[in-house]
Amino acid sequence: MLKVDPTLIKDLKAFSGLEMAELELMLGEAQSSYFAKGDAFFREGERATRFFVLLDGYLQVVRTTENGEQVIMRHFAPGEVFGIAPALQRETYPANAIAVADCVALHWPNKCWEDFASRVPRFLKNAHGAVGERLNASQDRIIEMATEQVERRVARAVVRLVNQAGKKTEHGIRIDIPVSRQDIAEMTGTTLHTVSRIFSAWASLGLVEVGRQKIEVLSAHKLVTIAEGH
Amino acid sequence: MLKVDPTLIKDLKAFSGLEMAELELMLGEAQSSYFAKGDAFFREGERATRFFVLLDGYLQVVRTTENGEQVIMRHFAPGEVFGIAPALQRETYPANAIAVADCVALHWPNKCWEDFASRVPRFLKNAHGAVGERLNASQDRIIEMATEQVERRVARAVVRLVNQAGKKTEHGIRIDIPVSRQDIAEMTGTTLHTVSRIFSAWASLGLVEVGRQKIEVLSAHKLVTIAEGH
DNA sequence: CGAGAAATTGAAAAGATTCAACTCTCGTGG
DNA sequence: CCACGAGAGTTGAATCTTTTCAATTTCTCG
Repeated sequence: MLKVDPTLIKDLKAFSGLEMAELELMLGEAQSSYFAKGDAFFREGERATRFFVLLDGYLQVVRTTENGEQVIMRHFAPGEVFGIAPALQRETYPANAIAVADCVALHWPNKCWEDFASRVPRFLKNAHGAVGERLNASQDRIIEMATEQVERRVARAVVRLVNQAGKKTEHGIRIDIPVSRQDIAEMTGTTLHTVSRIFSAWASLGLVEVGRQKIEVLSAHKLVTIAEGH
Repeated sequence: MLKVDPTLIKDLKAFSGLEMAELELMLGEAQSSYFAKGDAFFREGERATRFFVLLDGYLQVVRTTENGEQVIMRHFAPGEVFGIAPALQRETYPANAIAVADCVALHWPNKCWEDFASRVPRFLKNAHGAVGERLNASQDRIIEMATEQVERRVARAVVRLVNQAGKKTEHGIRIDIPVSRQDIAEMTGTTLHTVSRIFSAWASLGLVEVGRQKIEVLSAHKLVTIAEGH
């Protein structure tokens, strides 16, 4: 349980447009927790009791099929709300939320949701906006899976990772979280073998530099060309 | 513009749990319109000005890719809200909504949304619940596309159609809207040829009876077996 | 009855997966 | 400090699924 100052969080997406007084009200009810890499914020099917805002770190939302395959649904960066079952009238969490880097998150018991509905309406609006974006992103991904072949899907996944977790380096942009071939496969609906082959091909074109759980993009432009197919 | 009686709509999903007075209030602000088969309720990217509840008929939500391919995102049956951009802080409609049978829908200008927030809160809750279900359905479909092969995806699509538009017949269940091989292909991310081959195979197993834009399921049980893989 | 849309089907080709063997990297513990 | 073992990655070959191309056929509506 850490102390959090309103000025530190006022620019986060989840809190955008909130008054200082509203932030303080929300912080007054909040708990903040540390989650080590690999920890679960919550698990699929678990009774939803709280909702979260990620302050620092990085997390994955993952669903598992009956036969044990994993599908990475999306990633969250600092500033995003997640686990907002009450916004959707849900009783349970729909997926596993796993820290892929050490994380700090604020969270509130669900009863605060109704509270904030009247006292911090802007927060709810932001959250509903986030839901809309996610629904849209899901649909984009369905279209992608339905119409694009694997190399392009992989390129898009890498572009998204670069946008969400890219750090400039000497020669390009490095993805600042450990991502394995298997992870990319679970993000794109393919196998780690196919991802490995694609990466090898890209590397020999000088497009990326890859290593153990490491991806560095040397030519973002060419990668986008593959992703978007111009 | 048709007159609509509150008792006719009180059992629809979108209005579940509403008081008679609330229904009357909503109907007072509503307009009802007829949409012929093939008409668009709204189009992708269009400025969102109103939200809808389908009273009768059947509609498809379709998105088109840059290179002209269509993907059928979902179908709506009577009783469902759609085009609820204000619930998601959206300015535009995210997709095309096309009547696949003659339809009647209620609709309201967006400004009513804020109104209903305070005066018919239950309606908003229902709508948010619907959004949650749709987000979930989208994610299920992503998983399906990522992990299942075509035959199973087609089987699932047919099962969904049966659930949403199935009519009992002498020997089985007929899908009560015209659905072409191409339509199934756009629902499952494959080609009409592959769908045709799958249907032919199923037909020769006595599982379905298919024809021009016609699907009749003779053994729902076996179809579910293919869909779920038990 | 004719025209056009919808559907079927074979054959070839492409794309991706599966299987299997092997290599590399990194952290740990002797 | 080095060796070793496990996890991560690579790559060839065979195989499988699905698509693509092309030629026909069937159906339905006007």
